[in-house]
Amino acid sequence: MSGFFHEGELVGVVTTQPLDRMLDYKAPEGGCHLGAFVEVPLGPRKVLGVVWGPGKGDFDYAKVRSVIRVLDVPPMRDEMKDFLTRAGAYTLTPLSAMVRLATRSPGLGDPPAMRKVFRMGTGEVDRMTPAREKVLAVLEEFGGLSFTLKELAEQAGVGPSVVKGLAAQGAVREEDSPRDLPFARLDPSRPGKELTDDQAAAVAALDRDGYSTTLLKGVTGSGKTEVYLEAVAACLRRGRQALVLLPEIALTSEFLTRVEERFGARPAEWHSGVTMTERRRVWRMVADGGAELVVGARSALFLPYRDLGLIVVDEEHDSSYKQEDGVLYNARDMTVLRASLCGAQVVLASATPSLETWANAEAGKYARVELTSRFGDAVLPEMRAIDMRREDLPGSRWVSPTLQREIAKRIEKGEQSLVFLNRRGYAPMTICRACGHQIMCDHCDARMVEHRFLKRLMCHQCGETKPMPTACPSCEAEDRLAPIGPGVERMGEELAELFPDAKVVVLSSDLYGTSRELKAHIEAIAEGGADIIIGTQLVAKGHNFPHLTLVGVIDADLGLQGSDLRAAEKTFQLMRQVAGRAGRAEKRGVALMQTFQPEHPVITAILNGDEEAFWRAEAAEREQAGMPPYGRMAGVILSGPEVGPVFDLGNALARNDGALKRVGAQVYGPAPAPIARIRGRHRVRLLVKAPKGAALQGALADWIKPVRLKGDLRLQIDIDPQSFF
DNA sequence: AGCACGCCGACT
DNA sequence: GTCGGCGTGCTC
Repeated sequence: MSGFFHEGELVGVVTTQPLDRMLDYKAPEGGCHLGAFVEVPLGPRKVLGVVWGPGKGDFDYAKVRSVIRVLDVPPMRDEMKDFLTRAGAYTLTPLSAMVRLATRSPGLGDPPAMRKVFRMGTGEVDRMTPAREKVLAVLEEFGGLSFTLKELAEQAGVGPSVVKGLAAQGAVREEDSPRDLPFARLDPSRPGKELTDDQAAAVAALDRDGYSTTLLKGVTGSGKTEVYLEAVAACLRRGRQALVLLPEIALTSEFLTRVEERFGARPAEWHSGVTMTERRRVWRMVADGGAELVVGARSALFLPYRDLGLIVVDEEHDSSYKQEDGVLYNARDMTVLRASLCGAQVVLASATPSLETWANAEAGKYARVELTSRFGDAVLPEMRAIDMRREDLPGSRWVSPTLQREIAKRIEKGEQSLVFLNRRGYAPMTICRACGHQIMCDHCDARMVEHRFLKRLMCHQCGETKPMPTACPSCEAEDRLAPIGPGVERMGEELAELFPDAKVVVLSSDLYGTSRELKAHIEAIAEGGADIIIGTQLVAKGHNFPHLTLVGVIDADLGLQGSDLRAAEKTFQLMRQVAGRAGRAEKRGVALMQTFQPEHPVITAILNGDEEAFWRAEAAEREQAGMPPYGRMAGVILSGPEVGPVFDLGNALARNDGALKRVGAQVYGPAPAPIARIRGRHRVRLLVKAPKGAALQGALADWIKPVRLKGDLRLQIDIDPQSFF
């Protein structure tokens, strides 16, 4: 296939508009390359598209219009087109939506932006002033460097008009320079941290080029980051680009610092918190090689890498890798796909891998590298259950006497305790004691959660808040609303009462405006700014607390109940991570789990540290049930403003399941979705279960093809859903 | 996604 | 009679 189209030749363009087919256009003046990013006319509008191949020629030639212009960015590479095509086919997402994912860069259509910079000029100054001298001194000091107006004025401690005055006389030269500058080179030859034998062995095992997937398994504190940074170093030495995916923006700044320590410069950063201009720079620099390493969220997988040689998925089990709105894809699986297409190595790092990854490693599909010893002298914490059936505790209290005694001991020794409860706010529900009314969100089928700190009720589904009422909205009884159940804020209250002289802090994402603020606060706390820390799952993710020697889990049973097959896995991962917070420095930690079912297999597996047994048991159970990864599943979410039509459509789909039967797949439902109403839309869910080898996507496509969505009904397919019920 | 076209209800 | 509701269909 030719890679270039001359002016007037027909090209097939995939636009970012939701049209599920290519449109023919004539190549513009000067022609265009296959893969070129182009602007094309579509009706009265101009839209962005990618030249996907030769035109089909099946459209009335007289009506074919011309490509308006080719954008000034490198064309999309074949491997990227391949990736988008296959990822779209896998997730049943139209190609246009995939192309939109790959063109999510501000100002893609703009010409390369220039900015004015200032450097030393040759002109004479008519009248020297102290301010002018300062500016010239700065330029003198930094030799040939050039500055933006703001930089130069700030550096010299003068106003911008001084610089402009000098420029007018030619004493300072003003010139245009590209705004999107390459990132500073990373130096892989700088010495890394000293590695333990274990880590060195892992680094050696990871030293390979080309496509492969490796599970890098190691408990918290075992030094996974050091190990995969060496894999990054090896990749950079080969002259290829590397990508590190992190599950949470809050973790990036700590990671960036570590990259800087290791390679002497900061990498490119890509996530929702990055400014428009910086995103633009990152996108373009990734495309032309001016960015060697990208650190970011799952969408960084869709950047236009020139030669991607390594993708690290840190905390690969984390559920935030599964996008749950818009295009539904699992970044971990898409990583493996992308890597296999561009010959890159994949490192899936986790202390508690997902069952899918564990099973793939067991089956030999993925290599497995294990880090066993913890870095430094710290050892894994001792883990014990507190049998809540034997604890004497009033109904509205949650810290058992046993846990209280342990916390008291820590305070005496000047050590920190962490109390973990995965529930934000003050109390998960608010009930009227007069009539029993529960306060619900007006737009979702979810309870409003009291946030005493904000003095409001909040829906954790849609984020809607309203002031805390004094009277029951149903029976209007005054002052009869009562908080039911614990949230972290309420735990803070209880612990402050129990330990009036201790410094108690609550760590919850909604208590902080920005991630920067949160991070600064966590650091202060970790350095000893608190005796008792109360936290949600936020604390389970990567933060270091050197003085922490006790972790108390308030409700280890939370998440065990319910019919979600994945609940056990999630509980296991979360508890394991939380326990990993204790004793990361030289002091041995203790983790105590309050539970009403200490004999539950998940709890015993966590306590015994026998994780392989846990995974084997989970795997056996899933295999028995034909559930992923031993069978295939897809969810179908139907939604609309009225329940009736949504259910009608669900029933119609369930009845007409011929296409699914043909591949041995079965439909369950329709049933109200886990959250039956979100933002005023009613949601109904169907589940499709198929044997492992079934051609599920094709069958699903045939199944939904006849559906005509009327009114405001929407249908979304979710391949490999996170929750099964 | 937009935007036009088109076919039915309540107004100047 | 017309203004405008949004259902349906098209965009190379």
